[in-house]
Amino acid sequence: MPSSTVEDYIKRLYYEEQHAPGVLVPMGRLAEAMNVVPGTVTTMIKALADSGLVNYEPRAGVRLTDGGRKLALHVLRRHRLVELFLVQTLGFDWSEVHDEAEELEHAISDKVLDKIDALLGFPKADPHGSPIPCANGIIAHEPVQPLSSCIVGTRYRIARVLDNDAKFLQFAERNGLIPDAHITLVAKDESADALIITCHDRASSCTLGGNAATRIFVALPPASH
Amino acid sequence: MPSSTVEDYIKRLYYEEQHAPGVLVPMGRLAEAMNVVPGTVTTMIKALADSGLVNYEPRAGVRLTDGGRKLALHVLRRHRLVELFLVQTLGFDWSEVHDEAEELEHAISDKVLDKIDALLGFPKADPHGSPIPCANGIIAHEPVQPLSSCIVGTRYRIARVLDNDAKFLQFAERNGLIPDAHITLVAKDESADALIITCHDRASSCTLGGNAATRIFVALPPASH
DNA sequence: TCTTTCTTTTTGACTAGTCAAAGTGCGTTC
DNA sequence: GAACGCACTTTGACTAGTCAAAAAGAAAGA
Repeated sequence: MPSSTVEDYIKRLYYEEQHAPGVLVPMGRLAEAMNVVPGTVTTMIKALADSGLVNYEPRAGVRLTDGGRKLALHVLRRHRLVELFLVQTLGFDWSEVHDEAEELEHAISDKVLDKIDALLGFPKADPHGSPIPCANGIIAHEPVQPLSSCIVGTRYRIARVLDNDAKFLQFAERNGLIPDAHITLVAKDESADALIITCHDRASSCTLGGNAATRIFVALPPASH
Repeated sequence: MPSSTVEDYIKRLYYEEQHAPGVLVPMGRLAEAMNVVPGTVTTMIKALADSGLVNYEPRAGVRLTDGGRKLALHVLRRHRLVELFLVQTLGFDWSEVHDEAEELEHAISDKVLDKIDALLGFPKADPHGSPIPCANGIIAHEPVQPLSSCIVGTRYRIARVLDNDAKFLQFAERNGLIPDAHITLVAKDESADALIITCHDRASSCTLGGNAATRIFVALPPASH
């Protein structure tokens, strides 16, 4: 059974690969993400390569193997089911659950996970809109784009809000920026690095910095035919 | 924050102290209980003594300090709340939850613990009848005796069934030997090391070996005035 | 091509936890 | 009171994970 350290590396690697598909993940990138010095990553990656979870190309970078990707999705499944469980069953706020899930995802057995899955009605997404991988490792990939790359005037549906910043999640919730909310990008001020968006459910608008806008992912709403 | 290894040693030490009050716990006893060699225990106990969790008397044994006892009760609180949660909320069988809780007790934050406590209605005991310590470290000590030391003919209430043997718990449940069940010790055959008991709720009786009888703790039923 | 710079790897060391095996203390027995 | 036996402690070694700092590649500039 992989240690929680191994699971964390693999999970991070999956994340990095998602955000830069097709290229090897450089060691420095991973070191920064994992908050360790580069030498530690080199050592660790060599061990992961030995256990068949990654392909390691010295001085070039690292890539998950199929086995590594499968493990990553399993960890992600635990993380996201736990997050939803904390919100739905235990009444946590969606801004609090990421850190809690970060611990619990390593301690939960498949048996407990299945029970939670059933209790929640086999959900498809976590509280932030991130898809929950199936037990067999299949994950839905909805075509989404960051709010920062959206077109002024178009109506969108919020698909996901990244979960790693509690303060931002609290702001988002206050302003109705939650998954499945419908919004329109009203204005985009490149020089001020600001976006103004309207939230249709509450007929209010709010202003977002460019950085915050990269944390919200939107999709086109279903065609109203 | 104490590691889960430290928590396991402290928890075990608490358990040993409960089963032999007033005397120092010998290192060999602890080594056997923790499934490590004696040398490992010596090393570990010295470290625990340095962090003020135990009093260590070389070649005599070890005893929890007040701080150690507080930690033990905190771990026990997590363990027992998790067990009850697994049974009550997730629908586990009471025979399965001990091993699951053994992992989860180290990963659960106080925040999650409080939510679980509230969800379950601030319960007083886990599914096996063991008292759940309060957050402030107070634990109810009901006067109980092992079934093995009971008097033939007297009516008792089952207070606790020890939780560490799944097979035995399944047997106990099948025979109605669960907390708050009322039973009478019908016969005691010392030479055969067997006890025959009647379970009042189901008007059936069953036979128990002497060893099994030490796993069931009973109290006198409330006076029927 | 040579040199500088940046990233990556290597090396040596450290903590937590563990074991195997040798060494030590202490009570019992003769 | 010397010797035995047992419990306990010490020592050296090992794994996992980490850091600091030195060494090595690779790429880019002069």
